[in-house]
Formats: sequence, C-alpha cells, structure tokens
Amino acid sequence: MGRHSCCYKQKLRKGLWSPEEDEKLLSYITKHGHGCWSSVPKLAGLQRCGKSCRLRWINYLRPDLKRGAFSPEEENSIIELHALLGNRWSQIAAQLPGRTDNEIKNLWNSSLKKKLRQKGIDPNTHQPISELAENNDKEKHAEIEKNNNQIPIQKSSVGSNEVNLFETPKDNNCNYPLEINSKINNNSSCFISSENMVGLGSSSSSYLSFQQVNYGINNIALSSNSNNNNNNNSLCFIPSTSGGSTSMSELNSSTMFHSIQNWEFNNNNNGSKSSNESSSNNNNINFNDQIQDHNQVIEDIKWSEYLNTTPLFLGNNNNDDNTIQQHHSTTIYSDDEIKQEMGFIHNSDIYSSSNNNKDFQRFSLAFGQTL
DNA sequence: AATCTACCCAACCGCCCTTAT
DNA sequence: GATAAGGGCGGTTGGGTAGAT
Repeated sequence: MGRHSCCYKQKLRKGLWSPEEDEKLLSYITKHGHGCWSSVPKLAGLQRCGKSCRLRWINYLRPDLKRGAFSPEEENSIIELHALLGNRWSQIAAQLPGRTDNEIKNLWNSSLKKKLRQKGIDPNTHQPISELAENNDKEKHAEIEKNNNQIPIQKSSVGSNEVNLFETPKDNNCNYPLEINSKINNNSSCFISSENMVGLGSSSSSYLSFQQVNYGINNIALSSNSNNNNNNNSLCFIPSTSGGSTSMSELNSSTMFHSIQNWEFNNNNNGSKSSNESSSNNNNINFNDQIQDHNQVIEDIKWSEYLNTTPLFLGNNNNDDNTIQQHHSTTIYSDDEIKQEMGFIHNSDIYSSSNNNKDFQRFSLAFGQTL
C-alpha cells in the first residue's frame, strides 16, 4: 500500500514538535479522545499528519508515561525479554508499564547492546561471544541478526494448528541454503518462539515441528558435513534451569544441555501427532538409518520436499508424556560430551516461565561444539 | 575557543495487517 | 475479491549535545 495519503499533502509540518503544538494536541485528546487519528490534526488545529499526531501522543504526551532514566531492574527486564522475544519492541514495551517501544528500542540500540558486549554476551543471540566471533566477521553477525529478525513468509497448518513458516536463508553462491560452517564456528544460535510450536492438545504438551525449524534443520544437514572433520557438531538446545524463567544471559559455556539423539520423521497423514499416539508407530522412520554418509546426505536431501510433506517432531523423555518419550529419550551431556545425535525436543525441555504462557517460551537451538 | 566525534533520542519512513467499502 | 485507508510496528535518520582533542 505504501505511504499514507495524508503524507502526500502539502504544507504539513515535520520535525520536532513545538510546545504550542503539544498543547493543542494534548488539549484536544484530553477533551475528545483521539478517535480517528487522520482527523485529529484538523480538529486540533495542527499542520501535521494524523500519523505524526499519533506518534507524538503515544511516545511523549500520553499521561501514563513514566519518563526518566530506566532503572537497573527495567534494563534487566528488557534484556531478558529481548532474549525471549527478539526485536519485538512493542511486546517488550507491553511488559514495562509507562515505557514505549520507541524508548526501549533506543535504549537497546544505544546502551544495552553495548553493555552486553562488554560482558562478553552477543546481544543478538544472548550467547557468550566466542573468540572467533569476537575476531569479527561483521557479515556473519549481520546475517545472524537478519535471521533473528526473520518474519514468517506464510502461514501453514500442522494438524489443527496454524503455524508460521520461515524461509530458509539462501546463500547465492551456494546450492545449500546456508553456508553453515561459519555459524558453527561462531557457536551461534537460532531462536524460535513458542508461537511456532505445534500444540498437541494441551499447552504443556507441544512439539517443535520440522516446519518451524527448517532453518535449523538445514543447518544441521550442513553441519554434518564431515569436511568439518569434527564429530562434535550437534543440534543442541538449552534446557530450563530448575523452575522459573531462565535468562539467556545466565547461560554460559558450562551450561548443561541436551544433545539431540535421533532424527525421526512422523509420517502420519495429517501431520500432527496426538499425545496418546504411540511413537512405535510404524510410520516413524528412523532418520539415522537413512544416513550413510553425511556428505551424501547434503547432496541428496531435498529439504523442501520434507517441508511440504513431513513434519518432524522433536520430543523428549519428559515423564509427563509417557507415550512419545518412551522411545525417544534424550540425554543430558556436558558440553565436552556432545554427540552427533539427533532427536526430539519437547516444550517442557525448553526454558519457560510458565507452560501456559506461550508468549514467554522460546527455544534456543544452538549449533556448535560448545555454548 | 573551536572543531571533531560519538552518542542519544525524537521523529520519520516504509511496510504489513486489518477493516471498511 | 479488489481496493483504499487507518493503525501499528520495526528500522533508520538526522539534529542536538556532551565530551574529547
């Protein structure tokens, strides 16, 4: 659609607001409410577009704004929320009464990013910065940032659940979706919000499907490249600490994390898996059996076909789920014991403040030898 | 004192989503 | 269903300013 029609109108003021303009806008909205923003400037006697008035009200004139410097508690909240939500400033602002998304965004870009870097934490991934990453490769960081800011390219359904599909980043110089080795070496992470989880009947029993992690899945395929000559490349995920929410910044290289043990496809027709469905289902194909040579896999796998036809569910050995878990146990390894095995991830294994509060759950898929 | 630099932050831009027609 | 408009959001810009040289 492009620009608003009001923006084309001539003789509209731009730039900083004068006290007189503020007074006019404040007075008008206090008396009448804003109603339709496009009509506000005319009714309030302002030479501004409605959009500009709205922004001025929301970011500056609104009476419930807190103003002033952010407290350390607020800064910590923003850091934690950013680890959970990424650059979703409006959602972060919603958790901080009296603060605007613009204000938080500015704070993040001008101050918090720097503070995190000084602490050796990558502000994009909220992971410790490896030496290699620190030795810079701006392009890779830009790519990570871009990936973290990915937006869904389409909606799809898995079972009865609508999910977002993310486009796999493409490397123009390569047939593979992504040049992964750099990411491995960077120990970078891929974050996936719970909104992309596939609910399976209850909010506490959800599985991350292949479709939501196609970006990661492609990475894994490439990370299996034996050219790395490294058997430690794994897809890992960071488990919760005991109870409560876990700040990404609390996680460090000594963090225990689960290694992925088995690939497994669920080939049932509707793409969903009920919570009481036995995982000994013959439709399940052990992907390990298909992998003879990782290099060959890289050449042969047509991931897009799987994306279209085959949801992959990642599960765990959570005791609450006694059906699927029996056959897909995961094991906690220390970071020097990571094995090149793959498997399922269950949402109870991710850190979250509450199983019923999906907005605050987030997966962290990490690629590399250590975190 | 003058100039430069880095930083902050208010505001704008461009796009997306929703709603109305 | 197509189109237009409003509202919302995240990225970016550019003016102001504090601190350094």
